[in-house]
Amino acid sequence: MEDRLEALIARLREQDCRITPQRLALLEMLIESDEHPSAAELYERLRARFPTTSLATVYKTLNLLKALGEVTEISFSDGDTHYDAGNPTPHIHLICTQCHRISDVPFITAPNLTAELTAQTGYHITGHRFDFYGICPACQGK
Amino acid sequence: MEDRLEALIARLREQDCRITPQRLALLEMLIESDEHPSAAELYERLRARFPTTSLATVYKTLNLLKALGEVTEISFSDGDTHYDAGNPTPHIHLICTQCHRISDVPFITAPNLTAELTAQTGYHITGHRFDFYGICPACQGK
DNA sequence: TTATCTGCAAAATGTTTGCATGCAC
DNA sequence: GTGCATGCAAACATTTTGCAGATAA
Repeated sequence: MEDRLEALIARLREQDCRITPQRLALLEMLIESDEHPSAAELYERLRARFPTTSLATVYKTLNLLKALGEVTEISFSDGDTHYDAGNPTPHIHLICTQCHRISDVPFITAPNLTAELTAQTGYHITGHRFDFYGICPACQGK
Repeated sequence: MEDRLEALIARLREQDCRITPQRLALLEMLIESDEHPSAAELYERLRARFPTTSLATVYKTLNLLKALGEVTEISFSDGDTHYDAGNPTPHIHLICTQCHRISDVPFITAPNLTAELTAQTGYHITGHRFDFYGICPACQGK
C-alpha cells in the first residue's frame, strides 16, 4: 500500500509532474479507498482538507493518472464515472444494483480466456474487466 | 431474430406501451445491428426514415427498454454510452481501443463463477458483464 | 375517445478548457 | 527563476424534463 503510493509518486516525477499537496492527497485517497469513488466524491473529500480546491483540479489529476495507465475508469450504468486506483492485482467488480456499492473480489478462477480469445479472434488483448451485478447482503433485507 | 422483435413488441404491449413507427424502427435497428450503437448513432439512422424525429425520443425509448431490462448500457471509457440490444445469449464484449469497435463473442468457457461468488460473498447475483480490451486485427497493421 | 408518444426547446448534469495567479522544483 | 499546477469561470457534450399537439389503441 505504501509501496503503491511510492510507485505512483515516482511515476509522476519521471514524467516531470509535480507532487502538490492536493495531488498527494488525491493519490492517498485513491489508493486507500476500496470503494471506487467518483470524481465528485473525491472532490468532496479533498475539499475537507483544501477548501478552495476545485473539481477541475480533480479531473485534471484523474486524467493524468488515466493517461499514465495508473487509474481505470468504471463507467457504471447509473450515473457518474468511478475510478479504480489501478489496483495491480487482477480482480472482479461486484456491483450492488441497489446501493451502488462496488466491491473488489480477487480472481477465484484465473481463466485463460485471453489466450483462447486471441487464437479465435486475432485480437491483441491488452486488458479486461469482469463485472457482476447483484444485490449485496445488506440490501437483501430491505 | 424475428422472434426477438416479436418478443419485444409483446413485452411493450404488455406494459401498455404503444408501438409507434419510430419505436418499431428503433427496435429493428437495435436488434439488427451488432455494433452496439450509441444514442446519437441511432438518432442519425432513425432520422433517415423520420426526418423530424428527435434525440429526446430516442433517449425515452432507450430508457424504457432499459427499465424493462431489454437493453443494456455499455458505458465505454472513451465517450458515449452504447446500447446492447439485450442479446439474450451470454456473450463477451471485445472492444478495440483504437477504432472503438465492439464485437460480441459467444462464451467460450462458461465459468460457474456465479455460484462461487454467491457462496463467497453473499451477493444475490443477477447479471454480469465481461469485457476484453485490445487491438483488433484491422488496427494491428497501422 | 383517451392516454401515451412525439418533438421541440429549455434545463440539468458531468466533464473539459482557457487563463491569470501561485507554487514545486 | 522556470514552468507546471491550481482554481475560477465559461464552454461543451450528453442526457433529462416539460409541455402542447399528434396519434395508437
